[in-house]
Amino acid sequence: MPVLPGSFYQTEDVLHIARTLIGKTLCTSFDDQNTTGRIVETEAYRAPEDKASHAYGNKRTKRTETMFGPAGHAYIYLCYGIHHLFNVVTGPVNTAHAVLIRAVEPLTGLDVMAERRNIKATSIRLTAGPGILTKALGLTTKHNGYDLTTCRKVWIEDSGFNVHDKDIIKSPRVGVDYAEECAAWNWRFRLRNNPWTSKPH
DNA sequence: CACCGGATTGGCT
DNA sequence: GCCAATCCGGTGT
Repeated sequence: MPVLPGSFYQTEDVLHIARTLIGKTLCTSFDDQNTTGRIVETEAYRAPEDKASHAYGNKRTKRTETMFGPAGHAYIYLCYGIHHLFNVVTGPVNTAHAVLIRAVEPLTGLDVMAERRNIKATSIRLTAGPGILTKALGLTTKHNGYDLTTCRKVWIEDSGFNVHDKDIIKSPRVGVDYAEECAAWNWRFRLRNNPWTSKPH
């Protein structure tokens, strides 16, 4: 299955990219342990005008610098001191757009995921949330900045899984109440009737 | 250098 | 439904 190329991530329209990533396959390969999952939930973050973005107002800090870099690289940060959250950088260099991957449907390597999560491989909670999918796939902040278009450890594939527009649910993003008027924007995308999307449903 | 709080999760009431 | 966990980035002294 073809790896998504840089051109996929380079457009200015981060909302379209977040929508189009639904149905693609997120893959990791660490120490010969391979895991893949179908992306079923995303959120778009679009600096400078988006108050929910870490880069709101084009604020450049050590943490946000990755988002100002090339499209197709991973932006991974630690949330609540516990959870590693995985994003894909999009748009031109110096444009801090990103898509947060909020949930995947596990496809292969479920035994590896279960071991990393310390739960049963049959659990519906294996990868249904932004903090737990990274744990299942072995992603941490040490992979921040990885180039998803060339590196052999983390990448996204087009598996040919087609998603019709009527099967995309748009809603406000989760956990961004602090973002004032931006909190109401329908920048969360979910695959309808898929049990692996995160709460709240 | 001290303080504040978060793009979450899971356990307990 | 409520809340602790846990740490570091960001901010201001």
